[in-house]
Amino acid sequence: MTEFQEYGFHGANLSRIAQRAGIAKGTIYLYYDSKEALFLAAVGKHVVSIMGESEAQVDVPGGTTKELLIHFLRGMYNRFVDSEAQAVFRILIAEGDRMPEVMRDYHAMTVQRGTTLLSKILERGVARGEVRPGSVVRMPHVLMAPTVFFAVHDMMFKNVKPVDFDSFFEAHIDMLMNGCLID
Amino acid sequence: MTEFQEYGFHGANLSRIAQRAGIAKGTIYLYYDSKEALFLAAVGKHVVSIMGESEAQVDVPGGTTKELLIHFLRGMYNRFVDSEAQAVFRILIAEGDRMPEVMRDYHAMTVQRGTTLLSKILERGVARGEVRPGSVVRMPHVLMAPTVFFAVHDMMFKNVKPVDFDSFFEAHIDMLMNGCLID
Amino acid sequence: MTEFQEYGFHGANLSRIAQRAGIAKGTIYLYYDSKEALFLAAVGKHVVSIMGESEAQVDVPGGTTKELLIHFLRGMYNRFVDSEAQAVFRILIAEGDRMPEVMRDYHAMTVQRGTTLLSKILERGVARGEVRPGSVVRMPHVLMAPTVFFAVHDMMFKNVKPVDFDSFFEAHIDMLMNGCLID
Amino acid sequence: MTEFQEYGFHGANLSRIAQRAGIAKGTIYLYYDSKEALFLAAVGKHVVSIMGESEAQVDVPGGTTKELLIHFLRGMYNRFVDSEAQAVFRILIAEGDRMPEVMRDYHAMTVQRGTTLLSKILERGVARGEVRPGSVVRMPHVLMAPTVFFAVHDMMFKNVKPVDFDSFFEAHIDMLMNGCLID
DNA sequence: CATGAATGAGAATTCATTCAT
DNA sequence: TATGAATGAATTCTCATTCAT
Repeated sequence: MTEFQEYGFHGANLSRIAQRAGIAKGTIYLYYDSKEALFLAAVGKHVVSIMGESEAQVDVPGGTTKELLIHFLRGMYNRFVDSEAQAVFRILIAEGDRMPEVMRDYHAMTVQRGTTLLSKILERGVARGEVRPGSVVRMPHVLMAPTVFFAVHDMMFKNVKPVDFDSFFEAHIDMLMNGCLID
Repeated sequence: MTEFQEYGFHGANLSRIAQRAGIAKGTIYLYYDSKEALFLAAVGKHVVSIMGESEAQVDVPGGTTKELLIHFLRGMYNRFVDSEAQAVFRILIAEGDRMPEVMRDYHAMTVQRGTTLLSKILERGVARGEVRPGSVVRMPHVLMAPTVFFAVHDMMFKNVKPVDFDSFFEAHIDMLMNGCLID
Repeated sequence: MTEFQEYGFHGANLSRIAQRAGIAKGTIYLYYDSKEALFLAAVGKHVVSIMGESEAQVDVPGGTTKELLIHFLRGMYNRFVDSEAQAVFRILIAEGDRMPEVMRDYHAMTVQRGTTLLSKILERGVARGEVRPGSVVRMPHVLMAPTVFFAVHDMMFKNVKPVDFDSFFEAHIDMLMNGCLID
Repeated sequence: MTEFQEYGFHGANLSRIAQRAGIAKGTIYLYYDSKEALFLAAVGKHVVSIMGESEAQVDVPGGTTKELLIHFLRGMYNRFVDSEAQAVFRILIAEGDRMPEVMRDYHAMTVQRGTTLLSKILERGVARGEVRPGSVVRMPHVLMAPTVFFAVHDMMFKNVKPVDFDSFFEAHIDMLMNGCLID
C-alpha cells in the first residue's frame, strides 16, 4: 500500500515492493497473478480493515444528540487522520476507476455507513425535539462534509498551510449547532 | 491534461499525448525538457486558467450576507462541477507531492482565496448584524467544506450512488443558516 | 516426453512436468541434476523403448524377397504411425543438436538397423536371382525413404492435406518392384 | 531465422536477434508487435522466398521423361541442401502447429507444387509410352520421398554418419527407373 | 521548426533451481 | 525421500528521450 500510495499504480515498482516486504520479486507471483491483482488485493484488504474499525465506531453510547454527534464526528476525524486511511482515500481518488467493486465497498463503509448512522442520530434527535427537522436531516452528508474536507486539505496542503484541527473541529460543531446566520 | 488525468503521471504516454495534440513525439521536446516539465507546465497552466475564472467570481455584487454566501458558494460548486477542474483536483491529490510550488499556487487560488473572500463576507455580515460571530467566522473553511465534499463524492462515487445536487445545495445552505440543532 | 514434445526443450515447464507426473517440482531434482539431464534421460529412454520394439521387427520370417520387403516396410510404417515414435522423431529433429550421443543411438537403431536389414534381404535376393544388383542394393536408404517421407508428411500436413496410407504404401511397393520407367 | 532455427521459438532470444541484426532490442517492436509476430513474419517471408526460387524450377525444358525427372529431382535436392531451406523445414516440423496458414502455404509450394509437376511429367511420359502407368503415377509423392529423406537424414545425422549425395542420387534415379526387383 | 525512427534503460513476469522442513 | 515456498537471473516488452534528416 505504501508503495502504491506514494507512486500510484503505474508508478509503483514491484522490485521496490518486494524489497520493502523483505521478499524476492518472484515471490509476489506465488500469491498474486499480476501487479493489478496485487494492487486490488492490497486496496481491498485495507478497505476491509477500515471497515472493521468503523464497525466498532458505529456502536455509539447514549447521550444527547449533540454529544452523539460530537462523538461520532470525532471518530470520523480520527479515522481520517490515520495515514493508512488517507493512503487508501488518496489512491481511491486517483485510481478508483479501475476497481468499481472496491469503490462500492468503500462507499458502503464510509459514506453509506456514515450517513445511515447520522440519519439515525438525527431522527432520534427530531423525535426528542433536539433536532430541527429539514433538509439537513434528509441529507446528512453535509454534516460529515467537513471531515472529508479536513482530510483532503491535510493530504494536499499539510506542507503549504496546515489547518489547526482543534479550531476546525470547534467550528464544525459550532456550525452544525447553530449555523452562522442570525435570522 | 486529459492524458495525465486519465492515466496519472507515470501512466501517461508521450506518444499518445503527441497524437492527441496532432504533433510528433519529438516536437514535445522542442518545448519541454522532459515529461515532468510538460506535466508541471500542463498542470500549472490549468491551475492558472482556473484562477482566471475564479478571479471573475470574486467580484461579487452587493446584497444580504445570505445572498452573497449563496452566490459565492454556488459559484464554487459550478467550478467544481466542471470536469477540467475536477481533473486538476484529482491529479493534484494524486501527484501533488511532486510539485510543491504548484500546490502553493493551487492553495492560494482555491482555499486561500475562498476563505479570504468568505471572511470578508462574514465580517461584513457581523458588522451588519447578520452573522453570529464565533468560531465559524474565524474558520470559514467549514462553510466551503460541503463544496469540496460534493466534488470528491462526485469524482469517486458518481457511478456508485450519485448525490442530487439541488438537495445537497439546499441542505448546505440550510445548515449554514441555522445549523441543525435547537438550543 | 509429452511435455517436451508439445513445447520443445525451452518451452517445457518443470512445474507442469511434475504435475503431470503427480510429484512435486523439487522431487525431480532428486533424480535428475537439471532440466537438460531430465530431457536427455526422457528422450534416451524413449529411444531405447523404440529400439526394443524394433528388435522384435528385425526377426523376419522366410519368404520371397518381395514378401520380406513388404513385411519389413509395413513394420516401419507401423512404427512411424505411432504417436510416441513421431514425438521422439519430431523432438530429435528439433533438438537433436544438443544430444549427439542420443542421435548416435537413434541412428543406430533406425537408419543403421534398417539399412543393415534391408541389405541382408537384398543381398539374399540378389543371390536368389530375385533382386537386380546395382546402386539401390548398395544404398538401400532409398527403399526406406518413403516411410520417412510419410511420417514427416503426416506430422506436418495431417491437417492440411493428409495422404492416404494404403495408396501410398501400394505406390511405394510398386515403385520398388519395377520403378516407373519403361526401358 | 537463424536464431529461431538454432533455438526454436521458445529458446530464441530477442536480445540476441537484435544483436545479430545490428539493431537495438526496442527497434524490433517498431516493426513487430511481439516475438510471435516476428517469428511468423520471419518464417512466412522465408517460405515465400523459397516459393520464388521454386517458381523458376517449375519451368522445365523439353527432353525425355527420364531427363526431365532427373532435372527436376536434382533441383529439389539442391533446394533442400540449402541451409536456409533446411532451417525453415526444421522449424516447421518443430513449431508448425502454431501457424496453420504458413503450413498451408508451405505445403502448397513444396509437396503440392512438386507432386503437381511430377504428375504432369509422368502423364506426358505415359502418353509418350515412356512411363509405365500405375499407382506410382497416381501417387508421385513416393518419387520425391528420397529427397525429403535425404534432407532429414542430413539435418539429423550429418555428424553421425553422413550419406554420400552422389551415390544416393544415383540410387534414387536407379530405383525410379527400374525398381530393384526382377519379375 | 518539425519529424519519427532508433535507442536502451527499466519494468513486469517466468521459471529452473535450491533448501528448510 | 519428498515437498513446495522462495529465489533471482533471464526474458519479453514499454516508453521517455535523442538525433539525423
